[in-house]
Amino acid sequence: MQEDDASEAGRKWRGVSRPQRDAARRHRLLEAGVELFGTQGYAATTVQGLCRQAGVSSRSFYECFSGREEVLETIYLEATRGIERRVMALDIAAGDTAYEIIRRGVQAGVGPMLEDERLGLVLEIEAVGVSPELETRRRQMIAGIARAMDAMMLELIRRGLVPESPPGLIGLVAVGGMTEALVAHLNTPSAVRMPVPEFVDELARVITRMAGG
Amino acid sequence: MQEDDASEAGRKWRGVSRPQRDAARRHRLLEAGVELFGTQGYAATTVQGLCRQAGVSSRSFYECFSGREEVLETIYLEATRGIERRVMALDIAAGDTAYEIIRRGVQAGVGPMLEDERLGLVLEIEAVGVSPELETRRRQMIAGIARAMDAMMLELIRRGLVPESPPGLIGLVAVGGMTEALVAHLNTPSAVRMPVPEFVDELARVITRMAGG
DNA sequence: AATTCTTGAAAATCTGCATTTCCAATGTAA
DNA sequence: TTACATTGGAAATGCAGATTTTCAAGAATT
Repeated sequence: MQEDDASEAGRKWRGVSRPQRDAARRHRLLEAGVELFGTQGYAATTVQGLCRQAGVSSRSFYECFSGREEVLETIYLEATRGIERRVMALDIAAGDTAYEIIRRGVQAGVGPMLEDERLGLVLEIEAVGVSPELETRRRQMIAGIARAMDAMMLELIRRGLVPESPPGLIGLVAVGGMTEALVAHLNTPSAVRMPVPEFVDELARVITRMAGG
Repeated sequence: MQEDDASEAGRKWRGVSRPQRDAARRHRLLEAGVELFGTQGYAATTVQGLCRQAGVSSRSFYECFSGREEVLETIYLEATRGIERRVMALDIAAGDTAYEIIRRGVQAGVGPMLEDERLGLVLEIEAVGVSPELETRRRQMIAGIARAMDAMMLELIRRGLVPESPPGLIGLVAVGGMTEALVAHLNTPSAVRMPVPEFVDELARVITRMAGG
């Protein structure tokens, strides 16, 4: 019983404080999650596998997460929030064409998953249908992105870059279409894959057409 | 040892022959799969649950299927093959507009899942990321439907119903977009859901626009 | 009626993994 | 150096569900 006084959590261990060590372990576990979920799949990944991959003991694991599922949820949430932020942060410079604007949006949306395909598979395949909770969040996230898309479309209309048209399902169809194309791309042997910039071009082209541009 | 002679499998039981009884059990198990996978989700469904729902003993279960996964695979395969058949069978009557043709295609593609939403959830959510095998089949199926879509687009171009355009990702984006919209639709409380025919109209409209019509 | 199928239900086993405990190694404070 | 904190790894435990086996009752054949 000597933890109540001074130093609190300030004592260092191998140079780093307790919260720093915790954060590092947590980070390694999340990275392990991306690696294993993204290669073996969620179903085939065990807690022990995550621990081995991350170099963390199962005891420490349960100090960070309540279980496998929470690791996946955390990965999903952090990654998609980052993507959402990037999409929201797009500044639609005046003077651009509809295609240019949409292409930047597409790049922001699928870019991170093209750069790290493990992440793409985790977010678009492994995270599907895992639990009602995650499913709810996924649905909210998709709806949010679809709304952002619709907003972008309205902005394009306002600027006269595309003709007026009833709102409807465009945002949703665009999001679903992008992810389907993305997954197909990731599942294509890299030898015969379309180059990434070209892929994004093509995707932007289809969506622009859908918007009426 | 008296099974080698006459009657073979011809002996009746409660009026039906062995193969008929087997088929009936199999059918009940598949129906139970649609019900439970579609309501509780695949992850939450056990073999015993399927047996109880179907009124089949676990012994008989293992005479029909190797396990839970095979039930899901079978449901997926049979349902999607049916849909694929319907899509392929569409006769593109001359004189129709691009929109009318596409609407029939959309109806064929998503109709069955709108009629039975459990089926929609099973095919589009629960079947995702379950196993590498099923994932492969899913991918093939999606690619097949995308190709059929692309073929339809080419046909529309040939008839001058839509302007010429490079092939590319349209089929894939259309398939992904439809399924995303479908899932969003199914997850909308039925009280505030758009009426089905209107939903299909809208979907067909978006896809027609994507095709350049 | 006697005998032999067939079957659903229940019970017994088996298995894999989650979760907890234990332990030895290593680092830190005094 | 001694006492203590922290941690990874191995071992112990517990459990939920899969798979197999057993059982009793109904149904068909003779």
